[in-house]
Amino acid sequence: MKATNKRETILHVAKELIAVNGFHGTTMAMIADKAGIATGTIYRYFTGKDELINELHRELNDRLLRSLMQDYPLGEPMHERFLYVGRYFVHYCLAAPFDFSFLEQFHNSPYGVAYRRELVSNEKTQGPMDELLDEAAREGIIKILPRTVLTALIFGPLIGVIRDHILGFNRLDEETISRTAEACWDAIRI
Amino acid sequence: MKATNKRETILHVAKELIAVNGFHGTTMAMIADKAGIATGTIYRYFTGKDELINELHRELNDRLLRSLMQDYPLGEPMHERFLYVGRYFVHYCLAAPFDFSFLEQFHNSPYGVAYRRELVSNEKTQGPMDELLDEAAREGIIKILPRTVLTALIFGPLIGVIRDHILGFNRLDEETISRTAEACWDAIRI
Amino acid sequence: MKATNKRETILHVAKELIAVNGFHGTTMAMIADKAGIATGTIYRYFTGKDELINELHRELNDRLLRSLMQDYPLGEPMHERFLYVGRYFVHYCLAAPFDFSFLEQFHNSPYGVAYRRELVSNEKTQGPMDELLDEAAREGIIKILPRTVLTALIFGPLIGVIRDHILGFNRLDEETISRTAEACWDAIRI
Amino acid sequence: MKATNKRETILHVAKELIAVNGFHGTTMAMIADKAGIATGTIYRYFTGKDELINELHRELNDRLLRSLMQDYPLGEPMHERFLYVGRYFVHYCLAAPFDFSFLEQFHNSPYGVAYRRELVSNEKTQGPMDELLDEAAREGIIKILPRTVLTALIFGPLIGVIRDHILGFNRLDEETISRTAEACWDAIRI
DNA sequence: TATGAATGAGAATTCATTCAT
DNA sequence: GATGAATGAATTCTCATTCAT
Repeated sequence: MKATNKRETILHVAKELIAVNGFHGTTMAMIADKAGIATGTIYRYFTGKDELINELHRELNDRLLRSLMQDYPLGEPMHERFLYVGRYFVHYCLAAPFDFSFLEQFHNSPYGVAYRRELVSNEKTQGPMDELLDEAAREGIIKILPRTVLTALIFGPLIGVIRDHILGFNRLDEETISRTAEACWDAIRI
Repeated sequence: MKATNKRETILHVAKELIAVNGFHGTTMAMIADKAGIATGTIYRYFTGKDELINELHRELNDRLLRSLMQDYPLGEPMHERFLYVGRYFVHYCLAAPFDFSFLEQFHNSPYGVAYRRELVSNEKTQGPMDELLDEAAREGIIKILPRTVLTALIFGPLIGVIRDHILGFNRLDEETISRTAEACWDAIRI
Repeated sequence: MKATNKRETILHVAKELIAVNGFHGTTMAMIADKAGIATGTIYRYFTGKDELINELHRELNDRLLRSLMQDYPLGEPMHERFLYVGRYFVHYCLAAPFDFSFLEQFHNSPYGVAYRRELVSNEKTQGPMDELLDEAAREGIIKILPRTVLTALIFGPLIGVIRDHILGFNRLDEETISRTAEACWDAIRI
Repeated sequence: MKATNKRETILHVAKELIAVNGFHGTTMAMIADKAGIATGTIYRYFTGKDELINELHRELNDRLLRSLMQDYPLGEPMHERFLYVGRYFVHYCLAAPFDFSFLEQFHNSPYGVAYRRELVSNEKTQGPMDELLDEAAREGIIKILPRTVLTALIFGPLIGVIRDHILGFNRLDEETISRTAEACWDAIRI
């Protein structure tokens, strides 16, 4: 790998190691080893393990959101767009299981809590699904529930089935993915 | 606390400490300290940290399931029973936030994955909701989806809103809890 | 060495190592090694290297001051008492060269500066010489100079000759010690 | 600063950094940074950190001694010349506190000990004060004491009051400086 | 000459576990 | 049974020095 990619290499191997071994099960030495560099080199790119993890989260999160926006079917009816986002989210995660596992661990950790607190205090929106829910709420076609509840009704199940698939507890085929997304819609629609 | 309760005391303080500080943030010394015993004593009741954690999970899980069964309204219509279980689960977790936080961490960790693998290979049922879903499936009043998906559609959202409540991202009142449980039913019913 | 002496042993070997190799040249591993214990054991007695060093200073400083007071000739004329303190200080340091080297390094380091700042803000007195100077100043038999200057006129030379002796740059015999102490008196007396 | 001065720049910033942060608190990276060059460049001018420090000492020491000689009042009576050197030394250090702090640290370190050993084995003289003491000793107007003791009686106090001034423990005005130098004379004169 | 990315040995500190009392 | 001092492997991070460009 080229010298300019060293930062990318570090992030890449860190993601895979953390996805498999967790934050605490992944040492800086393991990352350096797998990246084929010296431990000290990591510290030229990141001030420490925490920054490396936060940076990795930022990049993976951005990539996921950007990818969701990519072919978002703007003109379509809302129901279609909802299903698109739901299905796309699942497909993306299945195609990038390390990304998913890292992101899930991040959110279920003090890092993720801190991140969410920051998001809330900055009133940041969280990608296309948030805007879609705004629109649906205005149109009165979904239940009147707190935003956090609506989000839980959608992503709770999606994340659950993805994790189960990655861990081998189920097998997600196209049909099942579609019907799961549809079920999430049923949960929130009036 | 009586000497015979030493084991209970250890489990109790371990739960609270882990709920707050996580597995890695909780040392055996912290547990011993808070339990008012010596570190070595813990090893008379558990072979090590791992067993302590697994044992704690088993107890909290059992207690939760037993509690769910306690006043389960056997004679009621299925829809009623579903709402009962959903709401009861939320109430239980809100009343025992340490139990919830511990259990959530457990499930989002290698411990939890190993536990689920064991469950699957033993074809164990998972409490009243599982039986309820069996029945509903037989009656054909819920969607035809893999059991893992159905479970995700129910507990994914419930766990999500409980966590958000405990972290202070929302405020669950009676009304919101009921409507969330209802929405989960909408997700799975035909 | 007995178990109860472990703390003393650590302080003892730390003193000798630091006297010879300096603060930075002395690692926790070296201390543990020489003390015949594991590195982790040091942390049962001190929270870290800093506390170990500060504690060591406190003990050596106290011991020196207590020793100076021990046979302090209270009834004698001031000139006699001055000479006694000066000579005793030199003898003590020559007999305990590790103590001296440690204390000197401590005072010539950020630790020592912090310590002196604290002393100043607490208006603490620094042993018998300080009280002797108070008395001499009241009686008007020494020069009117700031206390820090008077102290420098006495201990500057004494510390200098002790260091030179320990490093082998001179040989302090009884005669020379007496005459040096006398010279310090000449420096401050009217 | 001109390219040819790169060596001077390195020495200059190293002095300031070491004066403030100490030898161990000053990294090669800090020096390079403040000098506006790359770390590797330092090694084109010095073989390593040790040589840089020794070289810096040599230059600062020479500069101080040369400065002391500059306006040395050759024709004046010895007492006048003594006071001149004492006061000039203090003034110089107060005007160049970074130089003083560096030199003091150097002397209180293994570097300084090695340097002094070399001086002794080469029987080098140490500037105008040494020659003045030679002369005074020949004339029999100062006490008969080893040269190291005489030096300690003079520079011990002077260095002490300068350090205290720089650290903020006292305030040296013209009057106090003169009286301190005079007191040093009282210490050594017959 | 100059650069600065890369190195890797080495430092302080932590903590699950053991075992003599 | 209970204690808690002792262990030492493991971890994160630092920094003087090197060397390809």
